[in-house]
Amino acid sequence: MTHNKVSLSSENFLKAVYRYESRNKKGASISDLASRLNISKSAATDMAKKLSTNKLVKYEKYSPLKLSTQGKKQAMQVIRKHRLWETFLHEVLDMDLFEVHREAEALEHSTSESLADKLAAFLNYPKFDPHGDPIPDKSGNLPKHRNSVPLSEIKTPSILKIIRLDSFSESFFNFCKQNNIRKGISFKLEQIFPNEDMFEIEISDKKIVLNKAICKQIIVTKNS
Amino acid sequence: MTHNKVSLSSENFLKAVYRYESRNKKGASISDLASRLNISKSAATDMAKKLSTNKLVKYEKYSPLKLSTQGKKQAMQVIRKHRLWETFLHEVLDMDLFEVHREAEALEHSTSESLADKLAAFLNYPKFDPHGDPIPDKSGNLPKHRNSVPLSEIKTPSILKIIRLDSFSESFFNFCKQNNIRKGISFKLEQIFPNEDMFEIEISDKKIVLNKAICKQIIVTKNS
DNA sequence: GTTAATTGTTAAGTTCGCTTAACTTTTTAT
DNA sequence: ATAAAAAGTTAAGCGAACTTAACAATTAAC
Repeated sequence: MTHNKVSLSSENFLKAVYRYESRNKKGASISDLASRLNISKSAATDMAKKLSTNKLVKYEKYSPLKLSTQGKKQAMQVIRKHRLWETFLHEVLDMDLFEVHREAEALEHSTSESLADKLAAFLNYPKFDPHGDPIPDKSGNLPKHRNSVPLSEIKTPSILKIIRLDSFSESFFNFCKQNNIRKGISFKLEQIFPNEDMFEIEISDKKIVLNKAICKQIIVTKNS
Repeated sequence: MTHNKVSLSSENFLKAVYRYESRNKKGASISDLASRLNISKSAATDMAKKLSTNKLVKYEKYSPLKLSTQGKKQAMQVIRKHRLWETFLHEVLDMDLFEVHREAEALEHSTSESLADKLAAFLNYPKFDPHGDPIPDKSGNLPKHRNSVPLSEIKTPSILKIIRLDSFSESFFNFCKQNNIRKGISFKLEQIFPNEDMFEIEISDKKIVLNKAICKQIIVTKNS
């Protein structure tokens, strides 16, 4: 069992590499990582070298980083802990959506595998966190992906269901709360104004015209 | 609001100072702190100086350390988080008593005040953790102390109630589990063998003879 | 009340995770 | 194709939290 204990900085680095690698199969660039983690590019290079000697990432000078098998395992475990905590904080402690991310960001690094398992059991093995992101299981596998897209991508009026609110902005969540825009609820997309980049919806018997910035953060699915 | 964020090492140091100071009004010696925290005496001296310039402890060369008002406040908050997590882990996640300490030791440093408050509310504002230790409230005040002593201190046969199991030994907790020795249960102290330092009890209709080492770890109260 | 043991301090050095500055390689724009 | 911009690397250095080693102050033992 090669479970070398990995530091907080390393865990965050691995998570970030995972994030970029899963969006861009080439891998994660040093600049992306540095700006995401709020560290200098040289610090990112150093960390890449260090994790490379620990066999957690594959690093070659001047080319994008990728996770090794071990590195991916570690990243998935941290993501699992993060999303389990978010679920707990929101569903059990009733914490606001915009707060749970920050809290989970801290807790994820102080959570043993055994605690994560017990938490998962208590929450009844949730498959998605309150933002709608998939929660890896004990062995790091993600649940089947839901067919979800940002509202901004929808081209024709239809009935849609909110899968997830993808934002870290407190004011966005406040706006959603006030208008009953929340995970799980269904609504009708009435009209699209392609030139103005606006979307008219009817939700809880209220019509709202949303701008595109807002719509990008509302992730929906078509089949009720 | 002087809530300067304090590092993990500093938090643990403050907790340790509190521990010694509350047992020994003189304060905490450098050696005690060093051995409790598993660091060298020089590291303890350095930390004492650092926290002294931060006004969290009162430090003078060659004399025992004491907490400042601010330092005590900080220590109580960490202890509060620790004991809330222990309560949660044991009562909600059903984690074994010998495990909860280690897990709480990590979580306590990754817990905001706001999360601690929500956790306390969810647990219905518990006054004592699963070991029986008092949980400070939001403002750092401890609940009224129960009139509890180690079983080893009892001098005459009587009916006693277990308040707390004070140990970090897994085998001790296993022994207790096997014999139904647990927090909240009442039992009869049948006989004391002062020369042999042994105590005979009847618990759940079974007679058990305990040695002093075990009895020191079983904290009881006289009034039912 | 010496002296030996314990306790505490200081100094010098290490590792980790960063920084800034100077430089090199790669990419992009024209 | 080349020059400018962007991205990446290297080197030197810093603060936090440690270490070991040498030494000084306090306490305890006889």
